[in-house]
Amino acid sequence: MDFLDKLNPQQRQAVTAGDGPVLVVAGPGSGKTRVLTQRIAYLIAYKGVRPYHILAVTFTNKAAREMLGRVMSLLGEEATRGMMIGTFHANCARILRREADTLPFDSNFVIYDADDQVALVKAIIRDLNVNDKLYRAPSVHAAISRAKNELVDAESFPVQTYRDEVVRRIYLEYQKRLLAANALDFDDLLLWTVRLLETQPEVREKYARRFEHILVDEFQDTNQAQYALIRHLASAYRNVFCVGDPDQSVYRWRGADYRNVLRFEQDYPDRQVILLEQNYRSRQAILDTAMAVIDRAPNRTRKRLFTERGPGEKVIYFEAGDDYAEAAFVVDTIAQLVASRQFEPGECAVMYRTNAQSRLLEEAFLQARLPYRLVGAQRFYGRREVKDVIAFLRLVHNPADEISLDRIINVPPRGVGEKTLLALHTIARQAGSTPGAVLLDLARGSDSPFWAAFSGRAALPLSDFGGLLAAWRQNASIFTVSELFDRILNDINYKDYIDDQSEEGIDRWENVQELRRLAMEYDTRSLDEFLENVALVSDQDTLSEGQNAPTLLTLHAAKGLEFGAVFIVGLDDGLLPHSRSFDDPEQMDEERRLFYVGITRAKDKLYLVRALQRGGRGYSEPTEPSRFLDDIPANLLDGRGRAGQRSNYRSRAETWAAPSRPAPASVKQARFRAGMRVRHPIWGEGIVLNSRLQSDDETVDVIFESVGIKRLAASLANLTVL
DNA sequence: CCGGCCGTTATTTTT
DNA sequence: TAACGGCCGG
Repeated sequence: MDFLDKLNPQQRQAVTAGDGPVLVVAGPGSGKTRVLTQRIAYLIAYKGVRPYHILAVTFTNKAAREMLGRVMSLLGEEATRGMMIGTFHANCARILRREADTLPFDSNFVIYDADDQVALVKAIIRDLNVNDKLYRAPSVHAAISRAKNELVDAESFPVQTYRDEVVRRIYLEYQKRLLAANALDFDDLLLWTVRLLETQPEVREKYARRFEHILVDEFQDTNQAQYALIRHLASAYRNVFCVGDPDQSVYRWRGADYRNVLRFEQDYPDRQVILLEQNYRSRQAILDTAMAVIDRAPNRTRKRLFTERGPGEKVIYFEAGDDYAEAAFVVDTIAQLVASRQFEPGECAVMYRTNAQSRLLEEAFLQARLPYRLVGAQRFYGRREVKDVIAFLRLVHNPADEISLDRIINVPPRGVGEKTLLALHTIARQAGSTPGAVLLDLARGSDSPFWAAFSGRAALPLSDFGGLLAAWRQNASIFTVSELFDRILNDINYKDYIDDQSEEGIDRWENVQELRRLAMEYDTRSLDEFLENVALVSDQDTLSEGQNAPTLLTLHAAKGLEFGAVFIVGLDDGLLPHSRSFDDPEQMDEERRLFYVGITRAKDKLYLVRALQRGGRGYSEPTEPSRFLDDIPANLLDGRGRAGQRSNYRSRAETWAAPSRPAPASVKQARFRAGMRVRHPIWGEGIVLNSRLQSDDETVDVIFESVGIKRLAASLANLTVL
C-alpha cells in the first residue's frame, strides 16, 4: 500500500496512530478528510480490522458518501462492506430500528422533520389552550430541542419560571404524542439511542464490542447527546478518533458544545493530540485574511496557518450601491472569471449568511441566462406539494402518523374540515385509538362502530378516504415505491389539484415528478428506506455533482467545501454578524467563526462584497459595513478602503436618485435582451449576456467570440441586432 | 365547508 | 415582502 507516502508527518502520525483515544485538531484545508479516509483504509488494510468493526460518523450525508467513496477508491468496494458510516442521526435510526422491540415504539417509526415538529407543538398549544401569542410554537420547540440535546427529558425539565412550567407541560404532551404517532424527531434519534445504551447494558455491550474503532468528523459540532453516544459506543475499546477544529464551530445554536473537546480531554487523559496546521488549499493572502479575522476571537489558542501555495492575489473588497448591484457584480465578475479562463464556472461559489439572500442572486443569474446550483434553501423538500405527497406515503406506511394525516386528510378538498377533523381526533382518543386506525375502520361504512359517532354526513368523506388508505396499504406490500406513488396520485387526481396550468402550477407538478424520480430509485428497496432518506437526507445534500455551474450556498452549508473563487456577500452589520447575535458575545464569536469558515473555503481568489443599501422588508435602507471588516488590515485588501468609497458599478448619485429596483420598462424600453446575437463594428459577433437600463442609457454585457465579455453603453457602442 | 380578502407580523444558521 | 391567521360571504 503506498497511500501513506503522500502524507506529511503530522497527517501520517494521525493516520497510523496506535490504539487508544486520539484528538486531531485540524485547521482548514489541512487534509482532514484525507486523514479520516486514510485512517479507515489503514485500519482495514494494515491492521486487519474488519470493516464491520468500524463506525464512522459525519454531520452530513454528503460527507458520509464522500468518505465512503474515497475509502472504496483506495481499497475497492468489497473491502469496505459492513462498515457503518453515516450521520449521527442515520446511524442512530439504524440502531433504533434494530432494537425497537425493547423500546416504546415500532421499528417502522417515522421521522418528523423540522416542520412536522413545529406543527406538532402548534397543535398541542392549541389543544392545551395555551396562549399562542405568548408561547410561539417555534420558540417552544426550540426550548424542547435544546433540552433534548442536553439529555434532559420532559420529566426532569427544570422549572424556574411559570414559562418553564408551561413549556414542560407542552414537552410532556409532545413526547406522548410522538409515541402515539409512532414518530421520532431528530433529537429523539439521539436521545433514545443514548437512553437505550444507558439502560440496557447488554445492548451497550453488543455495540461497544462491535465498534472496535470509532471515527468522528467535525467533532467541534457535537452536542451533549452525541458526545454521550460516542462515549457509550467506545466503552469497550476506547478507540475514538476525533477530528475537529474549534475555530470552525458554528452550530452552537443547535446544541453543539465545543466544551466536548475539554470533556474529551478529561474523559480520556491518555488521549493523543495531533495538530494539522499546514494548509493545502488557500493562497497565503487568503490565510492572512482569515487569521486577521479569527485572531480577534477570545479564548482560543492561536494557530499559524501557512501554505506553500504562494502569496496569491490580494483579497478583493467591493461595495455595491445596493443589493441588486451586489448580485449583478457577483454575476458579472463570475462571467468575467470564466470568460478569461481563470476559473471553470463550477469552481466559483457565492456564500451568504441567510437563505433569503439567495433570491436576488438567483434572479441575477437567471437574467444573465447563466446556470447556477443552489444548496438548500427549501428548494425542494420544503415545497408544499412535495411535503403533501410524502405525507401520503408516510400515512400509508404508518397510519398512526397524526401530523401527516392532519396535513392531507383534506387534500385535495374532500369535505373534511376543521370540525370533522376535530371530531375524528376526539372519537379516536375516546376509543383509545388513533385517528388513522379509526379512519381505516370507517372504510367498512356503516358496519363500523365509529360510523354512528359522527353527526350527519361527516362520516361519508372519512369513510371514502379510509377506503383509499386501506387499499393503498394493501398495495404497499406488493407495489414498488413508484407504483404506489402513481396509484395514490392517480386515485386522488393530484395533478389536477396542483397544476392549474399557471407557471406556478407547472412548476409544482415538476417538483412532484422530481420526487417520483427519487422514489423510483427505491424501487429495488423499500418504502421504509425511501421515507427514512427523505427525512434525513434533505436539502443540504441536494448539491448535484457534475453540473459545471457556480454554487450558491449559506456559510453554514459551505463548511467542509472548497472553491477556486469565493464571493462572500452581504458583509453588512446586522447580516454578518447577524443582528440576532448582537447581544450575546458567544453568539458574536460564532458569527466571527462563520466568517472565518467562509474565507477559508477559497483556494485562489476571494471577494468580500457588501451593499451600501439593502432592501430588508420592502424598503431599501442604508447599511453599515460589517464590524469584522475592521479587523482586516487595509494592506490585505484590494480595492476601496472602507468608508465612503463608491463602487464603479453605480455612481453615488445614481444610488440615491435612481430607484433601487430594476427600472420599469415603461421608463424606457430596453433594446437588448439576454441571448440576442449582436454585431459590434470592431469586435464582431457576440451574444448578449444581460442588459439593464441605467442612468438613461442601456448597459449591455456582451460576450464576443473575439475578446470575451465586454460591458457597453448601448448609445455609444453601435451594436446591431442580428 | 370553501375560498377570498384583509390585516398582522416576523424575519439565522440545519441534522 | 410574503406568509399566515382571522373573518366573512357564498
